[in-house]
Amino acid sequence: MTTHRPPPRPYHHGNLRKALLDAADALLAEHGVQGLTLREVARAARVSHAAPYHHFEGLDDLLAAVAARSFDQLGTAMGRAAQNGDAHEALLGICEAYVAHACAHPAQFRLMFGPLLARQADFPDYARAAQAAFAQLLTTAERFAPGEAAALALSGWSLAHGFAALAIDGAFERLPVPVPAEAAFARQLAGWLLTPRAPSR
Amino acid sequence: MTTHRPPPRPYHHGNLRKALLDAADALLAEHGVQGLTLREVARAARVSHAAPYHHFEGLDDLLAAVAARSFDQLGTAMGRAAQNGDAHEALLGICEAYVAHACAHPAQFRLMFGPLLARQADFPDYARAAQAAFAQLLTTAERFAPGEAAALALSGWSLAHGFAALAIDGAFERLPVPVPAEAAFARQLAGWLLTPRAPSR
DNA sequence: TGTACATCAGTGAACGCGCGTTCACTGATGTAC
DNA sequence: TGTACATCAGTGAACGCGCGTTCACTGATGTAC
Repeated sequence: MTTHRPPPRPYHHGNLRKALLDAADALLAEHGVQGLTLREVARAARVSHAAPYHHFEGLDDLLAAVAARSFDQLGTAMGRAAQNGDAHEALLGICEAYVAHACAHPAQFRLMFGPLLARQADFPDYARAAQAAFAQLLTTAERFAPGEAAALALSGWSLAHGFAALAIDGAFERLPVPVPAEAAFARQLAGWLLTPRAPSR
Repeated sequence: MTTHRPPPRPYHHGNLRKALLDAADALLAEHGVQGLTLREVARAARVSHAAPYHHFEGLDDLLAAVAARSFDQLGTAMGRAAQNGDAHEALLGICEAYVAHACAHPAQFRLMFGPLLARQADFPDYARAAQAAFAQLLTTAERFAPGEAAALALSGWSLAHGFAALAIDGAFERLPVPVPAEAAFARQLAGWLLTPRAPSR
């Protein structure tokens, strides 16, 4: 008798919080950061637009939670890369993973590095996840060049970040020079940073 | 008698197009990209919100015009830097100018490298200005390392762009390592790219 | 030099839209006795 | 095992808002004669 409930109206959904985050991720991939509104997310999760307020304080809180999850994923990918080979190889791998992640999830990348960055104090989980990702890079840089790890980590981060941002935003599309496939090229650039050619002056 | 017109209602404003662009620039600096709406711009130019339609096709057209002007300014600054010293010094100067410009005009920078980049075909002036800026870098890279100018230009651009983007978005604010002043550090990073230390492995 | 008239560049009212958020509500669930 | 009741997690109507865009209009300007 209790079988065959026709449309299971999702009263007490089970885990609406996670469902909302998943829906937001999907929307992000499909419509970009601009298309990510609270009402759209609720709609995608097949729930009334007021329901998310039982799980998030508001739109910003939800966005921060999505971004935190994305940072966790990025940190995980970087951590995986950090364990391959020696410190040199690990650094190359981290840069490659960074760029690969950005290219695979461009909208998430834009959200992670959007206006939320300046409001880390308001969103502790997000701030923690962001810092954990950078820590992967810093730790590996310390293995490679203990004395100047900070500068190395910053330059590697800048290089990977800049390349990723330019690539996903389309800056390379009308260039008079060819730009190779993203991740492989990022590895080449990073290698350049670590074991460079002699200056030709 | 014709002196002392009390409030000069700006019928036939003179150069409303430029006034609108200037107003948009000011708004951008004050309220960021998000705050840049057609109505706000018209308001800041003390003109009805429908007036801009006599000078721009719509919001996107105005935004593209603002971004084009910003790219012109960036290109000019890069061009100035390209003329100082030999090719090595010129490259350092370009990177420094790039980062300095971004830090001085963060909102403009975000607009220039925002969603418009993917729509260059729709906004020829904007596309032209963007490509001219990159050309400064490419030309100078050719002076420095004729055989690999493209790769050098791309890596320098990535480095400067990534550093600038991370800096203005606040990514460095809660870092466990100190980050030096922007432009000087950008120069240091770029120098690293050109005449690097020996690998420590 | 005056005058009729076309054109230009403004105005302001109105349109529909989707948004974030609030609110009183209600159905489902879990717990105390 | 049943029942009363508190709590939780949904609903849907409503709020005000500012937006981009369109429209008929009108005041100012320039030009032909």
